[in-house]
Amino acid sequence: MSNEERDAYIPSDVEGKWQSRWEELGINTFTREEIENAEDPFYNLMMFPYPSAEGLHVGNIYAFTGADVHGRFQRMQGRAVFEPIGFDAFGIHSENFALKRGVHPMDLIPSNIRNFTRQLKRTGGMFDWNHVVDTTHPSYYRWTQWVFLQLFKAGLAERKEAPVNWCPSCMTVLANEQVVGGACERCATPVEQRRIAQWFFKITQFAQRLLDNLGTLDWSDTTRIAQTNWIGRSDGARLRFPVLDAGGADTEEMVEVFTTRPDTVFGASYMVLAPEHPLVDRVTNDADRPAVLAYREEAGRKDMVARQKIDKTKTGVFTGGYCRNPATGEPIPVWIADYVLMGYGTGAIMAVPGHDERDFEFARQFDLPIVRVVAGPGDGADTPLDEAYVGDGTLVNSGDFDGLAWQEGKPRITAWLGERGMGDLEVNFRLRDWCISRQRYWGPPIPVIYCDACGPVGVPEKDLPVILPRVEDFKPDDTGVSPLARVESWYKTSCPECGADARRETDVSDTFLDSGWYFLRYPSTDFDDRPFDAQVTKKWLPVNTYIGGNEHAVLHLLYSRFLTMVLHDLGHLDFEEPFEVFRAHGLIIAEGAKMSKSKGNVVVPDPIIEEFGADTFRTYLMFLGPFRDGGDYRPEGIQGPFGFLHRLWDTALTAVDGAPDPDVERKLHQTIKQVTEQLPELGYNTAIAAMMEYLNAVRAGGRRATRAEVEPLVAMVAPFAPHVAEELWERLGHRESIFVGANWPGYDEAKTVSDTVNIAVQVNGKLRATVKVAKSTPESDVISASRADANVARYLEGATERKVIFVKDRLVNFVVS
RNA sequence: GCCGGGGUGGCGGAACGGUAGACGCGGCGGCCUCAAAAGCCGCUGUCCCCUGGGGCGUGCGGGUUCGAAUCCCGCCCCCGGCACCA
Repeated sequence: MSNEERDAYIPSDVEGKWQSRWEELGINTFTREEIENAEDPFYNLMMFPYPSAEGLHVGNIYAFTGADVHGRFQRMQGRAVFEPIGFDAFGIHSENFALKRGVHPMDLIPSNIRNFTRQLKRTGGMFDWNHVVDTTHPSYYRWTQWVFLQLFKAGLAERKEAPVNWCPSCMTVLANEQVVGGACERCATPVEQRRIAQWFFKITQFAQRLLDNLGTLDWSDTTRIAQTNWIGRSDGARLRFPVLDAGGADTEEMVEVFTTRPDTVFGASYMVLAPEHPLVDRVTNDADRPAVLAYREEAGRKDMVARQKIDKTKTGVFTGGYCRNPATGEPIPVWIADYVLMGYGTGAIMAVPGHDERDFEFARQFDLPIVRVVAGPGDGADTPLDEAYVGDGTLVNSGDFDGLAWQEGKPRITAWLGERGMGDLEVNFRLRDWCISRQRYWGPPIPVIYCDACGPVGVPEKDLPVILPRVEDFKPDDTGVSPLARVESWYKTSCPECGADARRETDVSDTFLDSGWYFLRYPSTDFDDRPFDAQVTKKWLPVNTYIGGNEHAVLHLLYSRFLTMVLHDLGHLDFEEPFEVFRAHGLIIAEGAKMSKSKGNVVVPDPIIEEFGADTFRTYLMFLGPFRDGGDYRPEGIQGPFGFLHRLWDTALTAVDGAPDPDVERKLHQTIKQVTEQLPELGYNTAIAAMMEYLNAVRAGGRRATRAEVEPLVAMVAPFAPHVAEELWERLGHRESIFVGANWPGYDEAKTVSDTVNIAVQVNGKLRATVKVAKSTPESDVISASRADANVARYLEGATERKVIFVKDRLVNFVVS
């Protein structure tokens, strides 16, 4: 074998060598002692994957690499970086796959996890394989059940019969979030409504805190805004409208409405109740009852797709009943219509067609009176409305309140009604309680036992985990109960309190509960007698940096925050926000669309790693666009980073001793500065570009690099291309791994500055020349040097100079006419 | 409809209000090699005279400024999310 052959860069050799070396050295992994005693701990978290049968895809690797670069960068600055990985393996996705393929999930998941593990190791992430979490393992879901019990004991888990979204194809209840446009997000079947007794977590009690804390978090703005919108605070009032009897006299009964525009109450010309509203029966006139009942039944039958169609014409029926408008004193008719939702506010509205688009449309449809109570600029009190007016203006036709800006009228009118007990300011949230019940098989059984005498009783913590039994027939049916309800031997038990015959809860919990606390478990996987150790948790949490996709901006992140807040309040944690810093990365796009099986544009990573190596692949992924924005995956693009690593290899191995070239050295310090500043901001693409530019400068004119020039570059490349950096680091004479100790290069600010600068010379803002002068050359000298340029002189000749703009070390602009 | 994020060469993308197009892909021409891989050198927004220049150029239309991809106003288009939330 010749020298040349031996020195060729063969990625697979280098990567195989260092992956085994890292494993031998245990440099990625912590022992329990290291976890307990680490100095300068840094918890670097990324969103754990669902281990699909298809294996790791490019999107996963993109996300993990971006987070891994961050972790390796922190580590090279001397911090003890804990970078765990795990598998979010429960849930409908794997269950449906298992059903389709006829494999039991208990067999499927372990083999998927093995495959993922193999792939993850191949990509060169510095995962702590000593602290892996698998949500389907009893040693994990034991504690998921424990979390449930904490909420249960605290009264924050509640069983109630509630209308739920039912997917007739998946035969399961769906969370609101799993309903997309009224259809099941998995199978696109229109969702129906069913009433089933479910377990809910009372997240709505925390709505305001979840909202308030957002202001204290260092999170991507997009994510914070998404959560704010999801929580959906709206400030308004609860107003009461007395129900009138057949003779038109007030009864004791009130229809309560929530409105954000109490100032428009004088314009409320009718009311609408949701079809399911409990007062519908009371209000309905006998003559109108058949029509009302028919409408209500039809609304109940309609699937969510049909009901949510916004562009459909509004439907509704008159109940024959009336309420009294508490502001005007006038009777107004009460209708029912399915554009009013039982799930928001009070399930009833006062309709102000003059100033609400939906009410306007409805009023037009059914010929109901439209009253103007807000006058915009140029409007009179009775200027007719041909559409709802929702802009600014002053109140009209509103009694004593005429002339007020509507914003002022809002508290004033509410207070006025409040004097008579007819109104109070109220805040409403869009956030719903979290339904965690799933009538499925593949999840952790909810640890509750039903006893005829004692009611629902939590499984005693000492009896956890409630093991999910292996059941061969786990296919859901349309009974609406979990397949576990068919396993009598499993669900028959005795009451932990009175010992009587009892029955287990047969529903399992939502996957979001598994992922809602996994970050608490990672550092404590060494402890099997507690969910998370107090000391270890104190040391490592909250998480320093969490990097993940914005598709989880709302649900996963909100549920994690909620559970952390609850565990804090219950005394289990001393912090209430789990993630100090959250950064959302973008999406990898291929052929103009998000990668998906249905589009057929999924890129399988293994062959690419096979051909180019993980280092090149990682560097390419980080280079193809700003990490926060994602980018286009184009197979040809990988040549750039591939060539870069090859050139780096050649340059490092042919480096000579000697003093660095001054120009190169300046460029080096500039590059270190730039890269060091950009990595914390996840500016990976520009950091890589800067390193490429530096390497080009080092090699310019075919010169050989000195060690001092190339060694810092090897270190800077290490977070992106860890294997090749290790190899070169070793070949440059280092005994220890580049990831042991603080090997991130420093820079000297003074050495980043050049002693000459190029000044742009403009005439009337157009570039006419550049002149090279010493740094900090005084204004007058720069200007005379600029005039001396022939091209500039050409433009100045015969023109009248109005003024000269001078920007030190940057530009001169002659303003002439 | 509402909320985010965008529109810059053939392509991915760079640009504290100050030399638009860094870096890379692709393309063209050349070198090295038995050959391939890897590597190296030069050119590469566009149009016009071509020594050196000049015109035009960052979705469209206005504005502010000595100077605008960047700031302001009004539009158009694309992507993602939410969607009858009162």
